Amino acid sequence: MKPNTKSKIIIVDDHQLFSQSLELLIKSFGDYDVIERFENGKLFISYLQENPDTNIDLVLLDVNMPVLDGLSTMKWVKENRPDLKVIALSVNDDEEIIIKMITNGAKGYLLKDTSPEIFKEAIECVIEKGYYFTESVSAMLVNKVNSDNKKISLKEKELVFIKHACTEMTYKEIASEMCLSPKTIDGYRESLFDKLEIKTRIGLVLYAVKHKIVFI
Amino acid sequence: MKPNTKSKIIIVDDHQLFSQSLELLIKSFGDYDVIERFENGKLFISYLQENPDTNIDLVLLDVNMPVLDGLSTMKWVKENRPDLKVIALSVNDDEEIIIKMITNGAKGYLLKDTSPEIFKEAIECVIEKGYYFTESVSAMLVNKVNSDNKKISLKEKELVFIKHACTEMTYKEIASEMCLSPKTIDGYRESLFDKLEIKTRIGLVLYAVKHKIVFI
DNA sequence: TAAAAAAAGGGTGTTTTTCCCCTTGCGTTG
DNA sequence: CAACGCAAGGGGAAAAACACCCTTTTTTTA
Repeated sequence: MKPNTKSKIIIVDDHQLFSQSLELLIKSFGDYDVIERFENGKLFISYLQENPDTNIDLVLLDVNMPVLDGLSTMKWVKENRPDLKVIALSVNDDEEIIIKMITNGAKGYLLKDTSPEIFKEAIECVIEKGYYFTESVSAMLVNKVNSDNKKISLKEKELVFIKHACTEMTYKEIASEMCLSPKTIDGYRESLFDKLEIKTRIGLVLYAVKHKIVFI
Repeated sequence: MKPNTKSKIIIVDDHQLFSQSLELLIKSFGDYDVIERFENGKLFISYLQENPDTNIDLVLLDVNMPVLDGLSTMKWVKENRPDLKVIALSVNDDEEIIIKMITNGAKGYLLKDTSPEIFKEAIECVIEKGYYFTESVSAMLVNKVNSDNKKISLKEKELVFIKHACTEMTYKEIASEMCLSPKTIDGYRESLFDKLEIKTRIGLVLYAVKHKIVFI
């Protein structure tokens, strides 16, 4: 790090209390400047597009945001600004999303209950070495890479069908809603029951809720 | 406020980054001191029990915490320290929980995406006037008080039945599981369909998930 | 471009769900 | 005491869900 230049950090988080407070905390470390704060991914991306040449040492990106969430933002960054170093911040330790953020280029993943000391260490580490992963996140990564190749991928039509199945409509009504023959719907149903290892529409609803295909 | 005494504030929040950062923000306002911070309700209550005579002007209480959550903590405070002024902090605006926090004595309810200006205003207001509610929260209160007297109360057996209905068991299997005749189960089903204004078992599952009768 | 795979649809039959109307027994309450 | 409510159980039938096996058409891909 050059002696007279503080590292430039950007915060993207919709919780203003957190975001503004965090800025104070970061500044209190002494070595860093928070040059911008944004309330969602969309505003952040707009800024990047309008200021492509600004030097940015680190981005702190919240995962759960309105308008454009952390994951979508991360995907954009991976496509358009892979040079940016991003640490994902989140309150939840949902494996799924952690894996996704990291495979989309996040250089670190911190929970918001991290202590300021670890936080400082993570910032330093990412800026200097390019990455920072806690043991638990590393373990998770190894675990996932080894076992989880059986990711069930559902097609768009199947997802639409599942959403409809999570209502009180009958299959016949769903068919008419989706402009398909009831027989086709029956085919979707059958293949999904098979794929998801379920036996009833109830099982389908439970699956959909658990995997956040529908929101209740 | 006495000229030489800053108001004493306690923060209860499991997110250390947030909590420590928030302390900096509050101190930056100038009029307040954060005298303690706790990671969950249990630690906070222990402190109150061991230091019953400490002067506390305001408590900032996170709703979502491990060990002992905001609501349980609020209930304890209502019982044991109703003199304390508490502002609830949360990321979500779930009506249910807002109402519950307020009916348990919270003097304010702020979302974490509140701006620091509003936040400061809320702190001042609660310390001086004893309460602070945003328009949306007030509207919610009025709305709830007026309409929501038709709270559907379910009996124990019905709850057990609903839980079983949220599996792939058939009604016949549920009946045998609950040691009841299938016809009795059919009675439960029918009366619930009636009470909950639903038409299918799918509707029952959705209701159960929405109202947290089952956890997925 | 031919083979393979997937999407859409069909036929038929079984099981489950849903609905309506009924009986019995037991406790509460007017 | 009679009336009422209600939990438990029941019959029977229509509708919906589920299962299995099949054909045709389109899309992929080797």
